[in-house]
Amino acid sequence: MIKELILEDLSKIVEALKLEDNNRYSVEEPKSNEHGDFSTNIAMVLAKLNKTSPRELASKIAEKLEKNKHFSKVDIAGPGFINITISQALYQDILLEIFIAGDDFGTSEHGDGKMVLLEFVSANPTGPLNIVNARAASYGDALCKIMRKVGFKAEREFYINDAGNQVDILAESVELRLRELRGEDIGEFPFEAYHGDYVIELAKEINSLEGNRILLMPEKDRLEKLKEFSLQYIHNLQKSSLAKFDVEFDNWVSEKNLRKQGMVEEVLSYLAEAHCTYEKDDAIWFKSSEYGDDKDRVLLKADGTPTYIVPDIAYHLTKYQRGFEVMIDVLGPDHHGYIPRISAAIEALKYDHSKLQFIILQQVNLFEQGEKVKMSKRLGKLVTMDDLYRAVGKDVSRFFFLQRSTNSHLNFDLELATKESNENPVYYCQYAHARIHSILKNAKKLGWKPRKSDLKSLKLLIEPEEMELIKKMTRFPELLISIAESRETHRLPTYVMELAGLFHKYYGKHKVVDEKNEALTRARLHLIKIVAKVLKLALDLMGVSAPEEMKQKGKAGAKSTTTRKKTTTKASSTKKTGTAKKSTTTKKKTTKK
RNA sequence: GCGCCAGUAGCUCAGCUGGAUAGAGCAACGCCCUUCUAAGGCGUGGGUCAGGGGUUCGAAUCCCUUCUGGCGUGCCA
Repeated sequence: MIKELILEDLSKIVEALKLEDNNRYSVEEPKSNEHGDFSTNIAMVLAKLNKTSPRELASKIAEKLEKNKHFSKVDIAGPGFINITISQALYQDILLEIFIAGDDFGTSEHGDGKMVLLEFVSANPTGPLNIVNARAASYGDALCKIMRKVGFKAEREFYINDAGNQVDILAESVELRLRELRGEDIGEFPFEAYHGDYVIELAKEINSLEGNRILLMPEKDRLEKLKEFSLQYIHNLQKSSLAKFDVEFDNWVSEKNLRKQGMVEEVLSYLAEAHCTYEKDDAIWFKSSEYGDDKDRVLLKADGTPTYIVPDIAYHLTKYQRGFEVMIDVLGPDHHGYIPRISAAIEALKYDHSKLQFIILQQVNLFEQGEKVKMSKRLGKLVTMDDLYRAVGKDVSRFFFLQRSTNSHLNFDLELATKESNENPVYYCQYAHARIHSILKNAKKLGWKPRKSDLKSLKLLIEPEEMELIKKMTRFPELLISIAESRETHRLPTYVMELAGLFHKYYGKHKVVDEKNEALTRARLHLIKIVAKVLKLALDLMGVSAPEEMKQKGKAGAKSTTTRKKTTTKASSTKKTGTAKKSTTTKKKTTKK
């Protein structure tokens, strides 16, 4: 909001000074406070074009900028940066605006009601959701919330691959377990079958409900029945895992239904009409290499059944047919070979493939006792979303997943996450929120009630730490827009950490409630209340709760014992460890040199 | 072989469209609870931004190249 103001000023100045313009200058927030609140490189960018030196041009521009009453200081520094310090009055005004906006702070019309479809998780219905699915769920849900906040009409969708080969194998696996359960000798459990314990649980469930009724059916009916039952069971399982993470989907799309509706045949004939199929080795191929894929792909196998690509193409066509203008597929790392195939088909069918975007979430490496855990769904060796939930809970998991950028691998040490849950940055953020509410509660006890006239007292906020807080909050709306556009949700946790940090710092330095100075107290209470609001808005978007009070240390984590060092130990013991450690560190230093 | 992603502090990772002395959390060390929750604050130490070229006023960021790691490259999904 302030940036625009400065840019506006600059363009007026460029005009007034009759400068040649290439529109390549920008306004940024310098890292260091010594360089003001905002800085612009305009003089450096335009100097050459206007045949002058950067510093000379800077002084001309600065002179004009100084006339703006919102700027309290305009400096020239370094090679020609112009550093601008914003007046306290402007910050105070903005704080008031944020207060008035309330829950709508950060809400915008940026997306212009554009219809967006976010497809994520879409796990095979053959087992429980794993840790990568958990990452996808956290990411997709947060992105959806953020996009909605900035004016997109976004929907969350889960595509269920409930047809095809792997579902047959699931049914067969269940049947074997069921027979085993009923005392039959099934020999060695086949390698290709699903080995996870959930298959046994599933068989138990069937056994208790149906006994051996299903096993007595003719083979075709039997497998159909087992399939149906298993799919429903696992669907519910997955849904409940997602529910624990507070992730809900707007649409569940079934592959089986698409097939029933004849979409497979439709896609095949569309592609044939577009002259991009041919027959080879008894199979039907798609000339995907003509549309940017590495090689051609089989659509219909020699045995006459379609490969997975066909229903997938059909599914993506429905996205277009349903009128979405932006379609985002969130995929796992093992699926990036999938992108050119689907894009090729979309292009071949003359749809605008630029509307379809792919986000690849990189893998999650699990570490247990310092060793990487190999995950394999077939062998049932995988850490599930539920395991993660039990170990660290929803808030920590979601925060943790969102913190990383999508294309960076994520090393997740389960033990560490469990053991050190008290040390997790999520508590740092939540604590800031809880602390504020604690102060507010305390103030209430002292008889403070918000009054309309308080808003005038905001002028009393003049401390640098107060300005820092306001400044950080002003960035929130533009941040959300930028996240929605870049799909980089990891910038939100970073922001929350920063805002929480600024608050903690403020808390340490200034006392909010001062009974001797009522006006200032009222102003500060307002300030922190607004900070709490922004923290909560941001945490809500991430799906992380913003508690009003923190549970006592040691009770917060999954395990009751806290690893935090005992801060209460006084003099003697700390001194001892202190000196002991000191000697080791000095040793280290000397050996280093 | 080809394609995608990554390589930044001891560890896990940020670093927005190239910007001024490279940051956070954790770990280490030293201070700070007679003051609103110490799950906090202040301070110290810790870096050849994988290596090498290039582009320019200016590069962790852009281009080329080498090395290392992960993944993909099925008539599996």
